[in-house]
Amino acid sequence: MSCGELTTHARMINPGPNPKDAVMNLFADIRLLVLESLDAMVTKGALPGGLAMANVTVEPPRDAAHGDMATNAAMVLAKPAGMKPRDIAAALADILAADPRVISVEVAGPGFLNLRLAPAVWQGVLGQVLQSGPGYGRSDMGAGQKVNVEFVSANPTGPLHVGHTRGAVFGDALASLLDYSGHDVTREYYINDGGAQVDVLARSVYLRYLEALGQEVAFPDGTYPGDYLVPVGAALAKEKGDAWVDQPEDVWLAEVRTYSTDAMMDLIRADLASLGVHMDVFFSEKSLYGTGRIEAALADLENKGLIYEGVLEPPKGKMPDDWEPREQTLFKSTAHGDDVDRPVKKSDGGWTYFAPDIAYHFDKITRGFDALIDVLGADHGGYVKRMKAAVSALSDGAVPLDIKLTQLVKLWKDGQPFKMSKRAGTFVTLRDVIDLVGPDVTRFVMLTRKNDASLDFDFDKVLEQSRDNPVFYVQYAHARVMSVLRRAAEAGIAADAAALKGADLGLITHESELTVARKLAEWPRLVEIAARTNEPHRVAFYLYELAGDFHALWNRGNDLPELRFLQPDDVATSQAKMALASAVCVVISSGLGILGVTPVQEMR
RNA sequence: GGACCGAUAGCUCAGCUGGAUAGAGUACCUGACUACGAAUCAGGGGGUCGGGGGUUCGAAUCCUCCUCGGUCCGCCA
Repeated sequence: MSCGELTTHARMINPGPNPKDAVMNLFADIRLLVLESLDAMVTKGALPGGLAMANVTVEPPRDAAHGDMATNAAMVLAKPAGMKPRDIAAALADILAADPRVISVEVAGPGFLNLRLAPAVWQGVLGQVLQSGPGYGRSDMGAGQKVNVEFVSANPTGPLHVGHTRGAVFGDALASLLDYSGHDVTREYYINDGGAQVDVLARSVYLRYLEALGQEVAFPDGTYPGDYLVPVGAALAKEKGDAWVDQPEDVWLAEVRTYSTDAMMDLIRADLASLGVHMDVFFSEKSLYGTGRIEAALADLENKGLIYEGVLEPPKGKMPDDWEPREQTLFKSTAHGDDVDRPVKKSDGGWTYFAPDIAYHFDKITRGFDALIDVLGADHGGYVKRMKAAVSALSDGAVPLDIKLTQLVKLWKDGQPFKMSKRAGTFVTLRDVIDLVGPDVTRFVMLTRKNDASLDFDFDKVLEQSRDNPVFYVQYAHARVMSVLRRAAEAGIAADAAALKGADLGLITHESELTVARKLAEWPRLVEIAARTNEPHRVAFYLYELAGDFHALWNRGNDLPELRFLQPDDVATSQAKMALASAVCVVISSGLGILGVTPVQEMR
């Protein structure tokens, strides 16, 4: 029986988070204890009533030597209570010390309270992990809030490249994280099939069509010369024969455009699938035109007095060559935090790109989402304020929009930078990356960096098997657990889910073992922080730390045989230790699940 | 000219939305193999958190002004 089987089994019994028994966050429990103790002080008159407790935190101290948990309660309350922090701390310490979970309380520094918890608490954490399986760390924090995560949304003009890959991985992991923390998540892709770039695509495909019929063609500037359009042109030639040869654009453009964008979306869907990304909704920009939906969204803004005819100030400094003052239809985005108002109509009367985007977000709002998240490339940075302004205006401030920008990915191979250029048709594609290193490595590596910092992706380094490579290091820890469980089976020691749930966890007492349990106790809290900040990279870093604690314990078994997971002639102790290993395995599996990475059974 | 994002150990990066003596990895020294393998672990040295000012019990974190990189800037999406 493996951890993988264990979790699969548990998932069958318990298909989702169950808020009733989903407490499981030890830090939240202890914070509750602190708050209750403060109440008791108020009752006794040792503290004035009516104090705001929102800033009282219980956290793991930065330095483990300070204890297991630290609270800032005394310092936060000192000023409003008109008391000295250390006095509050001392009184609070007395009350906390009476709790059976607490074995020592110390006042430290300016008024921190450092708590040490009984081994039984940490043993209890292990029991919770095994009981809850993949449910351990899931929370109802999101309270079923409907969240829309829009990501990738690449123009349907070619295969996805590396920049899109980062957005795809980030968006997908963020969506999983939000799901894991109790949100009702929709993954969505906005297809930009309504603008001029799909006409360019259609003309490019038309050239490939002529080429397939034997003509010599050249690709002028402003067309897409990439090879990926060759089969599209060929398919078109097969279907239509020479019907469109020497015909003007108005004969074939619309049909080729539809045909081509469909073909590109098939390509993009396949690219995403190779990364393990699956969208719930593909939303077509084109569906907004000629249907009154753009007009409806702008009418909503107009009713709020936010649409007017006016002339924008010329940009200061760098002046466009052909600048001339021009009266335009403008959205008063400055009323919602933007720097300048934004045009929604071009001088020829057509919509600017911003108009359908407003309508699209209006549509999301009317679909009833409680929160919106857009994942965009760094080149859309200038777009954030106006979109937030639009959503704020359309929803009367009721629906928050968070825009996460993913910064550039710099590719390295053999010590040389890889360049990409979409125009030249020589960009490095998502498929190139997957073929070289596989989806698991791609995903994990792209999540080991904050989204708003640029990322170096070194093809050689990400495949390296060393501690320097977090993908390997975390997978290795998982594989080691698998190995122990396999060996237990060979030795005839029961290590199935039922046996481990019944193990006597009181046998887990060594400091190295408890360190691992402490790290496991942090998981639910970590998930909440990561979900609150929309930062899935925190999960990747946590897993790396957990793996580190586990490897440390493992290797101490070299010096101290009593720390080895399998104890000959002592089934009970072996099972307790394997319960610990399995708990590590469960959390690694859950964490990797959020990142979209498959845990390995053994290293090759 | 303006907007947004970065800047933390020689190098690559974390840092819990304001907490204690700022942490990992790598590299460099010193040690350790009966399990998934030394592909790992234990220990050591290594810092003006880009710079200046401010806010307060307390700042890498918040506000402000600079410096250097990146992205972008009305009829392209």
